[in-house]
Amino acid sequence: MAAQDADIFDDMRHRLITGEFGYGTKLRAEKLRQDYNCSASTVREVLFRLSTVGLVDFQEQRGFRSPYQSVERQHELTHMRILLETEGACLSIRLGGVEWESRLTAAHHKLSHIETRVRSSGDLIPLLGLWSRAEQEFHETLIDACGSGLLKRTHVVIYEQFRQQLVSAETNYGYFPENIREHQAILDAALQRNEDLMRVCVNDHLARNLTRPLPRKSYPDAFGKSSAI
Amino acid sequence: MAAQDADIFDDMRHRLITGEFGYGTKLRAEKLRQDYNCSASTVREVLFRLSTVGLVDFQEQRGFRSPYQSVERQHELTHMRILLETEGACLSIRLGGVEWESRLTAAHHKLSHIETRVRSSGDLIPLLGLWSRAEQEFHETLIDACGSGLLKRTHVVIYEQFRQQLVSAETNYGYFPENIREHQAILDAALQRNEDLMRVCVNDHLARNLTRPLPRKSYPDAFGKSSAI
DNA sequence: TTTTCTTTGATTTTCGAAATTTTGGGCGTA
DNA sequence: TACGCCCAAAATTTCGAAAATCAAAGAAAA
Repeated sequence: MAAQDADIFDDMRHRLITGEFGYGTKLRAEKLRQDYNCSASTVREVLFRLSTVGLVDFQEQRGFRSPYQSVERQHELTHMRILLETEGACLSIRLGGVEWESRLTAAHHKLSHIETRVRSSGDLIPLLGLWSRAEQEFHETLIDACGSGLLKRTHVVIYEQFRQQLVSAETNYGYFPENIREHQAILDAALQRNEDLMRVCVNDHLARNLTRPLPRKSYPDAFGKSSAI
Repeated sequence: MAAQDADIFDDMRHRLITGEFGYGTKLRAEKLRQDYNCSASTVREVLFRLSTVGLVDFQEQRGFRSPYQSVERQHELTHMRILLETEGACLSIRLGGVEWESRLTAAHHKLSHIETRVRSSGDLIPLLGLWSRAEQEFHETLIDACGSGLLKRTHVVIYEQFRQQLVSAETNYGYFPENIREHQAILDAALQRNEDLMRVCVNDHLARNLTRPLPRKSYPDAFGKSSAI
């Protein structure tokens, strides 16, 4: 029975990302110990490792919780995704070769196929898991040739927290036609190797998750102070 | 005897950041257990938490190590710092008020004071710890008004790993005059609320840690393919 | 000599219980 | 009723040892 710890870790991560636990729910060690038939320390260890990647909140002497959901958090995660994905995608354009292009095209094809099925059936729910993974694959491939493992790891961490925050499939489904168009636009920008266009596309695609706009750029006025805000 | 765990965590973090353990050194649980007079599980837990913030590498079944040093790693950390600090600083310019300006000025003053002392004594070593902390304080204040806790937390994580990688105080000292000038330039850009200038200043300040330039922007040529590389 | 297998010692992982700390309720007092 | 205090239950943290796994050295085979 190898790597029991790793199995529990993966399973817990899946349960957390799919939102099985409510937001802010306390993760009781005893309960999980029974779920996995292991000791309390093992559970504790796994939860620590999950807090490593932001999927679990840890507070000294008061245990572990599934993170709270808030507009702030969603906002910050989106902002970070925009920052990392635009940078990663532009670097990929600079550094990636035909091999990267082909992998991105493949990922888009798979995603596109699922999106078409969803649109024709009119129901996202049964394909939600499939679609979710395909979208993640597409976005990860987008930045895959950026040349920085650190950037990619950081992005995964943010992406999974982002995914965890999305509750209702319905909300998401409302934007499905836009989604399809935007993914296509991103692919096109990549194949055209147009960085400025890429920035715009990624921004447009992600900014939909913002309930209020990101702060606009300010320009110094006569006094050298900000004129915005 | 409250919060023993937290104390061990802080102490270990300090030891790691100051480079007490060599790069890639195995962190033996037994040794640390004796250092802190605690049990193996406590050590294990602390090491897990330190791997949370990238100060320790963890590999299943083969324990914990102080991270290896490599040009790649230094490069990636620098790149990430540039990305996060330029974004954070520009957002602070947009969102921060006079209160932020004054805190940044204060942090700069403290740092500047130490730097002057270093330059007049001609020896960085005795003030290294002090200077190190003052520089961190300055850089953290720079992005402090950015409005995103996530961005700030991510920055700390990157910054500490970056600090851990810097070995020789000598190498650093070679650039001391530049450092002083650059910190001043960053402060000026902040007070002028000039975002474009800020980007340039932060870039110049950090890019010195790169042994080779970051990939330059590519422009689509007639075939829509990259012309750089 | 080189390769592969096996044994042994060291390290990591897991366990269940004891010690510590927090949480929540009940009680008395203002 | 509101407030503070104390106690009991529940949860978290720490412990030391047992179980599982890995790594190095030596023996056997090619």
